Amino acid sequence: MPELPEVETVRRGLEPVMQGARFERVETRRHDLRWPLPGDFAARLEGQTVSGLGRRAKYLTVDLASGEVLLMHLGMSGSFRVSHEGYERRPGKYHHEQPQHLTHDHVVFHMSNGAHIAFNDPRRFGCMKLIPRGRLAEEPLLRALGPEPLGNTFDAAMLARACRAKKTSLKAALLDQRVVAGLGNIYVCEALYRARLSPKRRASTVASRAGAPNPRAVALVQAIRDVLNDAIRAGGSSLRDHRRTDGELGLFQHQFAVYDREGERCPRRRCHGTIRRIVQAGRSTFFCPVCQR
DNA sequence: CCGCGGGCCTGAGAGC
DNA sequence: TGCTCTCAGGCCCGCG
Repeated sequence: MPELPEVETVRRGLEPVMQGARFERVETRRHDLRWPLPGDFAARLEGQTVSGLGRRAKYLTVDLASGEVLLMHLGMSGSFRVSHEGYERRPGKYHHEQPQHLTHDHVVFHMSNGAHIAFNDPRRFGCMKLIPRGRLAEEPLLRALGPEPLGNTFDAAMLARACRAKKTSLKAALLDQRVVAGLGNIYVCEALYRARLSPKRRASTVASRAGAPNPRAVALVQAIRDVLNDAIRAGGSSLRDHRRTDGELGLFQHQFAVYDREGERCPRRRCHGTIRRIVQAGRSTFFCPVCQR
């Protein structure tokens, strides 16, 4: 499910209910997420106070007063739901739902301020991990991540450098979290569309030549930033699983120009192209073959 | 080192 | 209604 805008939406939803609160009780209803939760997972959290919430690429970080960090990833289908009325009486995803929506609530945080925060993840590709703050830099899951696309260090020169030696397509390069961290299939397609660049183009063609800045890299960086900011403003994209922490839908799917729009007219003014779907590196790519070159 | 394909899981939707 | 098949916002790992 979630790419950077969805994870950031979740972070913003969790922050007001977690920051300053204490984990009173932690329920681990299933231990077999992407990696098994450690046996002492709940015990290490209980009693801890949350000093802040952060995000690195598609990872959420919960800073604990103890100096440990709770690192969480939503995988493909993970979501968090906050309730104040008590966990068991929390409404289901759909009105007709009986308490089976509990089936995929694998971890529940009962906070000292009365908030109940349930992590739901049908496909169990998500993960949670506790790491001492001092060892965050060497954490294997974070270690190889490239720059934050909305951060100050990410610019055309950096993107150009990261793509220089790449033999793959531009699409595959942007999905590579070492090049830039936080994009997934939707936002790569949308950013390439906005930058008018073909997903099939070799990644190395956005690299600089003879030290001169490459206008393609400049456009791409701007397109990436714009699409991510627009998506965050809309609360992310809700296709299947993504919800805001209050259960409301994200709305950015209504602004897709190409993603999941195979066969439709290209929305760009005066472009008469038709959106195509191709498969690259095993994933669907949507693009306009006329205006994306 | 790099790039690719498989695999991890469940559920939704299409087609028969 | 029900079965089978394909596909899905991600990412680790092993192979060549």
